[in-house]
Amino acid sequence: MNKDNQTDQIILEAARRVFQRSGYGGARMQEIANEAGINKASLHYYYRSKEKLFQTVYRQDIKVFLVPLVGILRDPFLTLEVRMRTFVGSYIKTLLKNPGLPLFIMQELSSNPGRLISLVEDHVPGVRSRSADEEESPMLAVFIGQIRNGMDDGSCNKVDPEQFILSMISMCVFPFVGRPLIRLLLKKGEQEYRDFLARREEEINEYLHRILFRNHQPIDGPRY
Amino acid sequence: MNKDNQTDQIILEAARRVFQRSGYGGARMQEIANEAGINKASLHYYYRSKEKLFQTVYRQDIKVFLVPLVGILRDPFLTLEVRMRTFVGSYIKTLLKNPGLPLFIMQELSSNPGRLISLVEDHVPGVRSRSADEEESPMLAVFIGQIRNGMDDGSCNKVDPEQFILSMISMCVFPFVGRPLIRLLLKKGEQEYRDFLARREEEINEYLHRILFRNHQPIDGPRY
DNA sequence: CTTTGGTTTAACTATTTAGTTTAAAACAAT
DNA sequence: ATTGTTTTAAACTAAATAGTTAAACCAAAG
Repeated sequence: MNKDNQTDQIILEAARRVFQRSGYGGARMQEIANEAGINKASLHYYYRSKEKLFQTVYRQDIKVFLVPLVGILRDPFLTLEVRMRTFVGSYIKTLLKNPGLPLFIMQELSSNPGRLISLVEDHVPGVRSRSADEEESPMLAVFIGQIRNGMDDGSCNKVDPEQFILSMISMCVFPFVGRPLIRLLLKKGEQEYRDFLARREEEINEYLHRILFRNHQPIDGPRY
Repeated sequence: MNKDNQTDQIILEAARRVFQRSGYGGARMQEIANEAGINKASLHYYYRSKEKLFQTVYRQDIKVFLVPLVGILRDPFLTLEVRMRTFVGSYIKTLLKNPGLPLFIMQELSSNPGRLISLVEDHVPGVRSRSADEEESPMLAVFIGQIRNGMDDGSCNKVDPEQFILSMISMCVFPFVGRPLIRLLLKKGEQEYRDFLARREEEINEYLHRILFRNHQPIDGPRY
């Protein structure tokens, strides 16, 4: 009986676009229906309510956004250098495919923390726990440990590990969050800005090396 | 006749909080009235419509957010090193006072670029112009020129100036945009995170020096 | 071809929300 | 006190929007 139906997927993608553009409060069910090319009643047929539809979308988006991030940050088998490279590379690529993701996630998390924190926790086990035997962010324990070791054995410059990690994340994510403003500032067209972001991966890696590694020799080459 | 009235200011601040929390679409006039401790009718007495109230708030916020940024970026009298220091210092301080600002601005800019680009341009003259005699972002021409000079005379390492400037902005702004998520990741309380951000200024300065200046010696000192 | 069950649609209802009206209270100046 | 103006509050209206219903549609099974 089941029509080989992608309708629910079409709806989900349409809803994602609209929610990302306008947020939960600003999104209209009618607009989502139009975007999906269906009737508004069908929307309620597939997803009981706006809230339900939103949660489905948001859950997926959190997963896409957070799972790779957290996975790489606390993978116990990566060296410090590879961890950084992998993080930057995988993150820029994820975000190039989903440019609207981070702003959307931050938006909703900020307007309704209570309702959504639990969703975050589903995908990032251990965010809440702060048990006595773990002195600090267990999420980042390995990463921070590697940086501390590097500072002790002289291979790393002095940094506050948390500030360093936050800087790494900032350099990757902010260009997407601040896209419209930065595009205005740099006077770049849509495609031009995409290229700019694609080139950004290696530039960030170079910066992070200059910050962290004592023996790193800044690359040379043709001036930009 | 005029009661020495702060009511319109109280309304404006209440509206700012609600708009920053929920965005234009998600904000409710009733909620703003409650937040200001007045009746909804008084809201319309002071500000004719939601749109009008929003524009007043948004205009001010863009000013607070952009004017110092742009001012420092293109001040013709600052040296490269002072420009960077001043930018980071003044920006972190501005944002500590208005933590919700950047997310709010990005949000609305993304959901309604057309309506707002013109507001941005009011405060940032020259954003639109791309005349033939200006080869690139005139907004950043001086800053970029200084970096190029530094690379030519050997005092600066090789960077893409635009990527470098974007990194500087990212490190300053993202910790505020991503606040809820980063707080979760670092497991910091509200006050703890504020302190963390206050310490961030000098850490960013150090990072930027390591990236850009050829002869910079990484500071030493007690491990974090 | 007709029954059956999921799917789609147009029209409808209920609720929320921006904005208005009106009248009373508060206030300032005389 | 008196008067005229500004401000406030409650109740109201109009519009927008989430959600429902019931009938039509359609594809597969009998």
